[in-house]
Amino acid sequence: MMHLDTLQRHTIASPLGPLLLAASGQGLAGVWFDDQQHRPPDATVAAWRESPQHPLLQQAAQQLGAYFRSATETTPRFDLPLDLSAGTAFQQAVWRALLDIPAAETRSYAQVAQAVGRPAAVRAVGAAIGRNPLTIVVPCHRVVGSGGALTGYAGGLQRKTSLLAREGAFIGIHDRSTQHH
Amino acid sequence: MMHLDTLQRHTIASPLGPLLLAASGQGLAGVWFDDQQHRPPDATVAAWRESPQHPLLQQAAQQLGAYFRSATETTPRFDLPLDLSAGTAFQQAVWRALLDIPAAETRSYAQVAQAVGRPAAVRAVGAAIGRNPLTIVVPCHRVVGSGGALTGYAGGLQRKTSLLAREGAFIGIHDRSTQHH
DNA sequence: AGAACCATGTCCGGAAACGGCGAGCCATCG
DNA sequence: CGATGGCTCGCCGTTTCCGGACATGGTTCT
Repeated sequence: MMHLDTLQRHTIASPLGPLLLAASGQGLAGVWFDDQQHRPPDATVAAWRESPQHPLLQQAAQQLGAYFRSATETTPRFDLPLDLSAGTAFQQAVWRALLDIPAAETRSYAQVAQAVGRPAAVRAVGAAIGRNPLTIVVPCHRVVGSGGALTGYAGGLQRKTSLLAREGAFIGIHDRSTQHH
Repeated sequence: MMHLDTLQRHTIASPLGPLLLAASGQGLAGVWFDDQQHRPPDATVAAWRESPQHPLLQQAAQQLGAYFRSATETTPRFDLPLDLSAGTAFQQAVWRALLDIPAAETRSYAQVAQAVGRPAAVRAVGAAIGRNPLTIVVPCHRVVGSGGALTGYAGGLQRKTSLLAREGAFIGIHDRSTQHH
């Protein structure tokens, strides 16, 4: 399934806590909070090489910095090669779909399911999103329940709220009649 | 294969039931529960000489007593001349390997197989261990399945559990996730 | 000699459980 | 009535669990 071996890593600070970055030869392969769910096992991480100078990692760090520094309404887009090969075909499709959600907007799990052509695989989409290896960069925080509820986030709902607020997204009242298009 | 004739015998009591001891001129040759599997046929035993005074048998009785009286974490080691000549070369190699397993620890059948230099003869090791003529003294109860399951014991699994518990060994959960590829 | 026995361990496929959901069905409450 | 909140149930990819099927090698039985 994956070749998460021989990665380069580097940890940076962020307003929401330390972020562990990882890069492969193909692109950025990971961005994790150190206390989030579905993190690679410590043993695995230990085997990677700490490379603060790695160009891709520096670039990522730089863009993440810009993201957090940016004002609402001007959230920058990430521009980096990504390596999503750690996921299954389905997961990769889902993750890629997330990249199309603009800042300050949200989609429901059902909408994402629709976007990947599996309208009924709603829960599966939820599961896949939960495994997103690229926090923030792949904006899984922009997916909420169809009623508007935040429902879940690997890094904790607190962080999800914070990210959405920072982007200026409308965090609706938990009203399920709000938008059935 | 053997000259289990002309042995001296004596039966003693133990917390796990009566134990039949047998000694040859070379050393202690047998320790069996009276209801265990692979016991010497009654006809054979009847031919031996009951010798409560035999020094080696007394010594063995004494050390077994100490074993059962000892507290967890201080299980004493047996110090006696042993006569393993009843077994084949392979069996003797296996039995001798068991003597190297410290109290309160366990090994898998595969590990024992490795120890005797026949990594693939795993089941054969199981068979050999099953024929161990020196219950308790040769600690065959310290060998468990690689998954942690107890799998078997000539004297009954109940006794195996009891012995391991007494020694303070960790009786693991049957968890085979130890090594995922 | 040859076949059958095992106090094993590994691999593999099918079955069941598990979620970052969502729609439908009441029961309750103004 | 209309609106809300709580519950149940179907959805589906993934993961975990479990049982069966081998290969294996020394000993034993025919």
